[in-house]
Amino acid sequence: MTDPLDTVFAALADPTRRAILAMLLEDDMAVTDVAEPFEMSLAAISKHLVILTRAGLIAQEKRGRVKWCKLNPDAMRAASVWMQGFGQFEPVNLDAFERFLETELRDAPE
Amino acid sequence: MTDPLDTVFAALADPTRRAILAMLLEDDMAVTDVAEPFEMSLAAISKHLVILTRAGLIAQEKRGRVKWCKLNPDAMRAASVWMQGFGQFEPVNLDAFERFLETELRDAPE
DNA sequence: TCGATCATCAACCAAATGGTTGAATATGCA
DNA sequence: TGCATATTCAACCATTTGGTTGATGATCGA
Repeated sequence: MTDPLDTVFAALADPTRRAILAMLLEDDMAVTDVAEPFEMSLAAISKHLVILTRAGLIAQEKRGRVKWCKLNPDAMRAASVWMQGFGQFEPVNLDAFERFLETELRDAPE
Repeated sequence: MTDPLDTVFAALADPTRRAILAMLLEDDMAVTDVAEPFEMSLAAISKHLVILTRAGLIAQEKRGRVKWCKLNPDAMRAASVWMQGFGQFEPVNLDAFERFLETELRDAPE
């Protein structure tokens, strides 16, 4: 019922959550390790991870005691495309353009 | 002190505000006209416009009684660039994409 | 089996958000 | 001048958000 863009943009609106995403860009991480650099409780980080998961921006997989967090940048695509409607922000990157076409044609073949 | 990305993403997280931006893509509009299609008070829309203004996504200019709202898509640039760090789906040109598809479909119709 | 570790849950709190209504402020027009 | 229109302001309200703490449930390792 609520637009997925709502949850994605809302998830991205918090600096802690954006920092978490940036960390996960480097590598998959356990919840405790995600929390380590922040000056807030583990429970607070756990909540942030729930929000990121619901937005589809990360995936969490439990292996043993440890829950691993993995980035899922594809969830940004819809938001990114929506923004594209308002203008072209970057100099056209032909490599990226070709990758765009590849994924576009793969994901939504008619 | 607070990251501009916070305010931009937060502004974009609300469907009413995204709809307003989409409307302004067509043309500049007066506040009353912006409010017209929505089922909420003018005051509520006025607040949304303040939020969009503070985020830098629109500019408002008063001429006589009427305050005109004008899209400022450049404010999306930072957010757009931030997202680009997570994948190459960003720096593409949708117009170019459409032209590409056009010629592609014209030259090789299946 | 026991203690330590990983992570979430539950209850709570302050502040922010998104809406309302009614009054106030400017401006345009007859 | 006086009324109508355009917009905001002010006060209020319910809900959401982002944080806390303490308890709880799994799971690992000795």
